[in-house]
Amino acid sequence: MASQRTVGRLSLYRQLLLDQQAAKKGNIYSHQLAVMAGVTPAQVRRDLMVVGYSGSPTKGYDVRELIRGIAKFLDAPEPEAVVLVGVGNLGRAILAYYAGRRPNLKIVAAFDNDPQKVDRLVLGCRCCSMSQLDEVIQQHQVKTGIITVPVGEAQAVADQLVRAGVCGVLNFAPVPLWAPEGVFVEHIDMAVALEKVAYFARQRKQETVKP
Amino acid sequence: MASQRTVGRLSLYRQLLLDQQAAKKGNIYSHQLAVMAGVTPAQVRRDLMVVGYSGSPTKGYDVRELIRGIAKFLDAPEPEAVVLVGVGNLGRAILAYYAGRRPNLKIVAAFDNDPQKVDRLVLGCRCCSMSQLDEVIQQHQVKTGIITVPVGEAQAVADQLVRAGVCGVLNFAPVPLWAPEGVFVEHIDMAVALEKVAYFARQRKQETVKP
DNA sequence: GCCTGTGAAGCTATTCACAGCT
DNA sequence: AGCTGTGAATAGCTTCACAGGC
Repeated sequence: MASQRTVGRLSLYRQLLLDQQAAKKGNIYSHQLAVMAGVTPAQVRRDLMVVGYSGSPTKGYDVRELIRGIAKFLDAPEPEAVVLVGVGNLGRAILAYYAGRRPNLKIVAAFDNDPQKVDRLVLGCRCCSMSQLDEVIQQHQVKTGIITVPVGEAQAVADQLVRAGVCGVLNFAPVPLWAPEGVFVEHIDMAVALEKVAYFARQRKQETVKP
Repeated sequence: MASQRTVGRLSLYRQLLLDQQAAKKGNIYSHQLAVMAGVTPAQVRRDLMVVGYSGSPTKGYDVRELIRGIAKFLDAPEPEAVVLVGVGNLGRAILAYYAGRRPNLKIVAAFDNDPQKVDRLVLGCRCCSMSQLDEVIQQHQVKTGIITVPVGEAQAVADQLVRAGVCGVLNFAPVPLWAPEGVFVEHIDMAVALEKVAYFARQRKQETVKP
């Protein structure tokens, strides 16, 4: 199985390749893709080893074929349904962000307890009450959930998702979640991210001041 | 200098410690902090080596002192100003998210080109026109910028930020940004994150089905 | 010549394991 | 007994460097 880093980069490569395809580029070299992705050419070639599609030394990679190869590796055979829980600012931002982006991964419903939101369409996505969560997950065989609820509710929501059958969670709440073995949790903590950037910005500034 | 991972975790530890402090906990052991953060105790102790505050074998770490130690390591001596560019859904989400969260890192202004938004208060943050960007950055000595503009504008915005003196960028646009040496760029790509989670969710599911 | 694919080397991050302390 | 701090070992990731191909 491929490493987490590799899978993330493959997803990025595909996006870049789709842009290139839209720009009518027919083939591409590892060093070109590397520049776009901000990595080394060796990294690109190493990552592509897992997808099992080989380029040619003369033409590099065929853009269309490489996209197809990555898709075969990354995507499920059938389109998958995803749910989002927590229709606050961040939830709405993510709905807007994903709307019609990846046909293979569709947010089929959003959940919130606010009666003002329930049973409305939010950015093209149906907003349901939390009580319908299990039903929707089972109906659509949902394996992946996005959590954008306030910090205090995040763990309970994660538990509910897992109980209903979800085995991948993308958590935006600023708290690490516990989940049983066999459930993959990705935590994106924006507060942490900002502090990290601020810290390294400061280091760089001092570095550049030195000489 | 500490590694990127370590800095990220220190930020997380601090948040968890602040929660513990609010719960009146006076001291804490590495294994307790480890459970909360979802890492190993050895990892916690190794990370804490860089902050230069030592716990005691009997009492573990003094919560208040450890928070102080991490702050001394992570934070600038004076509060720092941050700017956000792109007041769309995601920009608003982030403004809401950070509002009054970390007094040491304050988003002093948000920027957008939409005349509808300019000169208004968005979630307690002043929204300015892009033409004022340089002025605000110089006035507040801003070193860190958050980019939440659409993909097509992200690179131009990054260039403008860097030219004005920013040396740390937190990029939420779904495209890797180029920046000169000495500028730290953190890229959070939510589309990639979701595809990654979906991929590993699928693997886990298959794993658990096997035996 | 300049590309790909890949074994081997190098580097970074994490974990082990234990001395030292109370 | 059970903790911390840390050298040493391990695991994981990235880059080097080169054979093989056109």
